[in-house]
Amino acid sequence: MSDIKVTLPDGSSRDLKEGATVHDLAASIGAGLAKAAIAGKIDGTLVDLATPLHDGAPVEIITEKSPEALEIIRHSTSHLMAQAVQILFPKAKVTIGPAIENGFYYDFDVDAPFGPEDLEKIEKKMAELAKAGLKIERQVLARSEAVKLFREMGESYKVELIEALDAETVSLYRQGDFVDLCRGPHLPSTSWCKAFKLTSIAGAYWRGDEKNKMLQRIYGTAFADKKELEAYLARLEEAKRRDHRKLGRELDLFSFSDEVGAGLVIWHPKGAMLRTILEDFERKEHLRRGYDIVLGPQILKTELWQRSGHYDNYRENMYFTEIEGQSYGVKPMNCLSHMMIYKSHLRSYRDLPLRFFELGTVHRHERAGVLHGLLRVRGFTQDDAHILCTPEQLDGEIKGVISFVNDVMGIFGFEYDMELSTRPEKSIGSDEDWDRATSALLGALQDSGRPFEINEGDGAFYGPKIDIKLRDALDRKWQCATIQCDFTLPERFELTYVDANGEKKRPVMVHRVILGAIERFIGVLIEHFAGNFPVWLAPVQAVVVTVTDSQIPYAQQVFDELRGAGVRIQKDFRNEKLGFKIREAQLQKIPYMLVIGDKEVESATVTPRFRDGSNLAAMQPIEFADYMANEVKSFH
RNA sequence: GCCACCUUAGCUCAGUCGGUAGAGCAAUUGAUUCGUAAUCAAUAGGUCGCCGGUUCGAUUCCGGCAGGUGGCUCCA
Repeated sequence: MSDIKVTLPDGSSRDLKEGATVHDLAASIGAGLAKAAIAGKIDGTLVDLATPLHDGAPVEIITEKSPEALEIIRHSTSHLMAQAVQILFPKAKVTIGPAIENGFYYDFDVDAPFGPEDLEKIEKKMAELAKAGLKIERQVLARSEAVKLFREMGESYKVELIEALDAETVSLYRQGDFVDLCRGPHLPSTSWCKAFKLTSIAGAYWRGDEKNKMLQRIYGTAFADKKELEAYLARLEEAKRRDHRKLGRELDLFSFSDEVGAGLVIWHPKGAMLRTILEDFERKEHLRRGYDIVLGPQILKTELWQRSGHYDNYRENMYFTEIEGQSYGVKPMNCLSHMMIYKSHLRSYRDLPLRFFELGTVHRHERAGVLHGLLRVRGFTQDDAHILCTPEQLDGEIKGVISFVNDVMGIFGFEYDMELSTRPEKSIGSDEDWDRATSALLGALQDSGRPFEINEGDGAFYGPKIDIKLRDALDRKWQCATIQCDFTLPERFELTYVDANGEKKRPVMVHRVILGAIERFIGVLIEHFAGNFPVWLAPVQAVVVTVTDSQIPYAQQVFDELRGAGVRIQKDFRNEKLGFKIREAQLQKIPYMLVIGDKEVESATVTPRFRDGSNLAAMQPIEFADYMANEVKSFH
């Protein structure tokens, strides 16, 4: 029997007997490694520990510490959960159960939905099975054999999955009496599932299609050890403290009311202030980039929505009303007024590009189940603009918007993901226009030099788009900025410009938002800063705090002076101890507290205390006003 | 819209195996005038989300609706 030679990541090589597995290799290196090994990587592909090696292969041993380990652990834990579920609920049919970003899930078809008490039972059973240390073994079957096997077991979803595959053979994994169709790799034994927790139950459509049966999904998470699991659960708790819905109430920024209606935000003074600051910022940033501010009405005649295609493609998301026998639609988008503005004049190529900007409030009938704090609402204001340009100007305009987005996100300190969404099934316009628009966006993305993903079929009904997504405290992605190309609406509204030869040409339209919806952006912003807004955004920048009643006259003078100097300031002259007032200002996350005691009265100064507990030196109120103005300026 | 769960005072939450409810904080009043994260006391505050049903009696059990939470689908 001949020997084989394999290469390790450090460049060294090992001689092994033919047929030797990854585990044998680990054992040949050392007993400790053999014990720690959970999988391997041959030729860059993850494999089971029991996989035989071939001559000349580069091999890597995967232990719990390897970056790849977590996914394997989670995937195997999802199988462990499926096994537990089938023991406890023999009628449950298994479907799919992958590892995901923060854990794993498994979808089951069961007679009765799971309840929270079922999770406990399942978790307990999983612990038993893990303790039993069942060997997890891979088996390769011909496709027809596998279909037969799963059909006999009554696992119709697995049969459907296998039939959809075009491979000759499929792999199965067995642990005890449990068998699952799976590519793997998996842990060598269930005893490696040491730290897991089932987190929630949810309904999920088979294959993600609303028309299919709703399955029961159980989410869970797993880690290499209990400590990491606990650290993760602690992080989740921390994220809950940053939740914008909680902070929105605590900081008195906004509220919702079931008497007003779901998904409709009520902005309290501080929230409205924050919003106003953002809106002022936006106007300034747009004006200096050559945008014109415009405004359109909230409702427009239904005929106009029919002409634009919204009525056919977006009606279910719109609100309609009737006035004097005329049907009107409440605007879900701002583009129509902007097009009417364009049409109000004969346009020359010399006028283009035209960039119409509107902080446009729109209403969309979002389905009840999708509403989520400020991040998904039914009435919201977009920092919306429509750029009308010649086809030649399109690339430059798109690039301009991408750099606009990049500048603004930098000011807030946001990381973001970019995605290109292509033509959906329900859409209008010619293939040719879609291709042109898509390649324009793609080119701009490639030029930006930033990584991006492609979402096939995820575009708007009128054109492809670039989506820019931010993450909330729980790492969920939310679309904020978007750049959408549109050849169709200019066509439908017969927009034209006169070119250099005196001929009428069709302009191209770009729909774009930078922050997206102000509501959503503020939601993400609150979580990003955990409510600790930088001075330029803080709705209240400072609070004047007296030590005792005797300082009130001077403190009032300070308050008046600073408010006059443009500082967003509050006063707390209550008859409470200083510690109490500091604590409240701290909980309100107000950046500066101006403590006024006898010392300050005497020297006509204020002593600013920053919310991190540090103190600035005593200074005159006017000096503090300058200091604040500088701090605001330094942000943008 | 679909699945599961939740809704008790302004907030956070107890509680009643069916006999109309309690705490802490907040609020109000009084005392205290106290220099960097909670001064003390008293008072007030609830159709137990809404509408029906079962019952002698429902906040509690059942149904519907509304609102919310986590997902699915859909989207800024």
